[in-house]
Amino acid sequence: MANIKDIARVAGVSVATVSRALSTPSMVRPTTIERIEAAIADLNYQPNHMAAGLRRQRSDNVLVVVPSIYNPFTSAFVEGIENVARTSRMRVLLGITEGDRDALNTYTAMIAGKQADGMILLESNLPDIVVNPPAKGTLPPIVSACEYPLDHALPRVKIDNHEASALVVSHLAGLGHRRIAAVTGPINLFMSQDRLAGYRLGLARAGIEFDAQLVHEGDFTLQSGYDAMVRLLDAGTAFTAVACSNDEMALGAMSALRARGLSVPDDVSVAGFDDLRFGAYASPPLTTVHSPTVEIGEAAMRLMLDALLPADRQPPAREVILPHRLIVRESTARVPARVVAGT
Amino acid sequence: MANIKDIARVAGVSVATVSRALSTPSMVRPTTIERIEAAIADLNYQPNHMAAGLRRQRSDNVLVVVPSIYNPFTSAFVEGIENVARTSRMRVLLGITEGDRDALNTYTAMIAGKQADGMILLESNLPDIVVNPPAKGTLPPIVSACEYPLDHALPRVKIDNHEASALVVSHLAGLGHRRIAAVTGPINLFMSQDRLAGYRLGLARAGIEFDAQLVHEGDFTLQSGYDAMVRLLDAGTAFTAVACSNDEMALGAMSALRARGLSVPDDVSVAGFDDLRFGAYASPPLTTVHSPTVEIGEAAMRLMLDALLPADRQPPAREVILPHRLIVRESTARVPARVVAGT
DNA sequence: TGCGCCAATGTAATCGTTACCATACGAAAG
DNA sequence: CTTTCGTATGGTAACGATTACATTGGCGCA
Repeated sequence: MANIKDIARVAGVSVATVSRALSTPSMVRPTTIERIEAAIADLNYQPNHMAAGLRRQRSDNVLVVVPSIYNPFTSAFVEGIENVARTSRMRVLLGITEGDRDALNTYTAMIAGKQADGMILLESNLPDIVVNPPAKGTLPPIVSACEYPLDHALPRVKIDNHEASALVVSHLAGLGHRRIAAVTGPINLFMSQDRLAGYRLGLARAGIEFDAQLVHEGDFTLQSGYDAMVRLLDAGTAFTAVACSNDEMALGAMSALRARGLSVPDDVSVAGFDDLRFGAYASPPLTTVHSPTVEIGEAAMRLMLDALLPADRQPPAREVILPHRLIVRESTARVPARVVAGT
Repeated sequence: MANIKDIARVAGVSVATVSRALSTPSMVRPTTIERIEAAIADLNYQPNHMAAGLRRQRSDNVLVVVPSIYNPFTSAFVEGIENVARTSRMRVLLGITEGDRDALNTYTAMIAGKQADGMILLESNLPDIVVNPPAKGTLPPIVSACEYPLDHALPRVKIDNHEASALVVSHLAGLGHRRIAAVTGPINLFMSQDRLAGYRLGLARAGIEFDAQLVHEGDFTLQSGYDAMVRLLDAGTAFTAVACSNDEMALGAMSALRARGLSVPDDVSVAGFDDLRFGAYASPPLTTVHSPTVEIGEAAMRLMLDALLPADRQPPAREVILPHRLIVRESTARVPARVVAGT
């Protein structure tokens, strides 16, 4: 493989000029650039990215850390990140933790090791270095795309989960429902807690008393939504609607209702959260809150680009909150005259 | 950030010994290793990956190129790749093409530029360098996880789309269906052609004549499945079953049938392909062919690791074919006594 | 003519490893 | 007692770019 020296020799200039022709062409005379470009084409030259990176102390990689990519929510998020990375000569390095804290810390170390310039987190945990920042030394560039109870100073992007959940409950209450169940995410996650709190807020606004018996925990998977609904039905407590903390669980819940011979929305109204494509084509199409997942990824990557700017013209760390909106489809309807479910 | 020289100084050894302690500890006396490790912990040392990479001419990155990650099939595939990459000190660099040929060639150039050691393709196109290999010079390590009509020599992994499609049709024919429609993927893709050929093979085996009017083209999205079904119904040709080339389109087709007031499977049987999680929780649960997507990714990454081995003990390029299996759920049933659809 | 300045280019240090080769030393073999 | 060998370690030249600093030549202006 040809290197910059070869190009310099063939073009009859110094390596410095070749480098400048490539990175700051305005400093090089046009005719010289032509000669250099001819040589590059001739020798099929491709700059060695690791050599450049070593010298510039930049890898141009951003590490994206997610629990798993195999799910529509995170993959939409990653797609958004890649969308803007691509237009900024940055590359996405994928890190999957499977929820493992150690893995997260290993990934964080990659920044110190110059494998990545920064890290975007879609994780429920924070790396140790953020939780217990070392006295001396500065934190690596990290953007958080999830919510944390901790009062950390990371730039972050999110939606207003609290209000969004309340909105769903208000919608159901507006349809006359009073017995509204909830299927939450893993309750150790702050995001789950936030959505649950939003559910309670929605109930309070509608003057409905909270009933802990109507709240069941899932883990954001289809199966867990199915299981939660089965538990809900078996518990025998009456309910006419259920607000699920994501679409996957809502789809799972609908599947369980169908298996029990109950109709959505005639017997039970079901609402989700996230607005996955699959929800729109479900039977019946799922009422949900649209979460701009791709845009969240895009915003996160933009925050990362900001954080990577030279310190002197770096904007202050920001929190970006993207708008959500309720999408009413056919899985929610007026409360049935006769309560069938869970009696 | 401390470097290897600092460690050497603090531990009272040479940089060479530090390097050896890290990469080939068997060559270093245990007591020396201890001193070095103490220094590493002391100074919070993290080897600079770009410097090492520059020297070793290895980035330890594998570039995974997909049209889009925002879909369950590719994200499962990528998850599989990451699974084995993680256990081999390799990292996944994500490349999204959005179907753009130029983008694909740009990604290929990253290998020459040492940003990645090799490339795994889940693409319908091949990069120019594979289609027209340069006379001199060797091809970069590329693994293909799709099928190409070209007789290229890339190591590849796939399933037997031909037989798998035939299997679906045989299943439908076994239920008494004779008027079996097909919704295909973009027909310019070889994989789509292969699945269509399998459909024809299945018909032939059942002694059913092929009817071009029953074949409609989609693009693997939910919406395209919906649209294809609408076209099928509007065309007025009678049919009692439809074999879709992937689950997304099958789910879209079911949605369209439902919108027209038709029942699955009472009026029309619907079968998919891929076995997405969502299919199992659809209403009704979708009959499909299980494609071991995560495993395809894992196998692809293993082939990549082989291809990255030093030339002397490198196994010959292989083709891996993973097993598929039919999963019968409730979206397919015996042919109805009276044909309702498309009349 | 002489001075200063700017544009274009060259020289060489530097980034942090790895790996080749050399060396030192003790043990085993002759 | 010398030679040979093996183990542990040290010295240092790459790897291939970027960039601070130096150099050159030409031009405008007093």
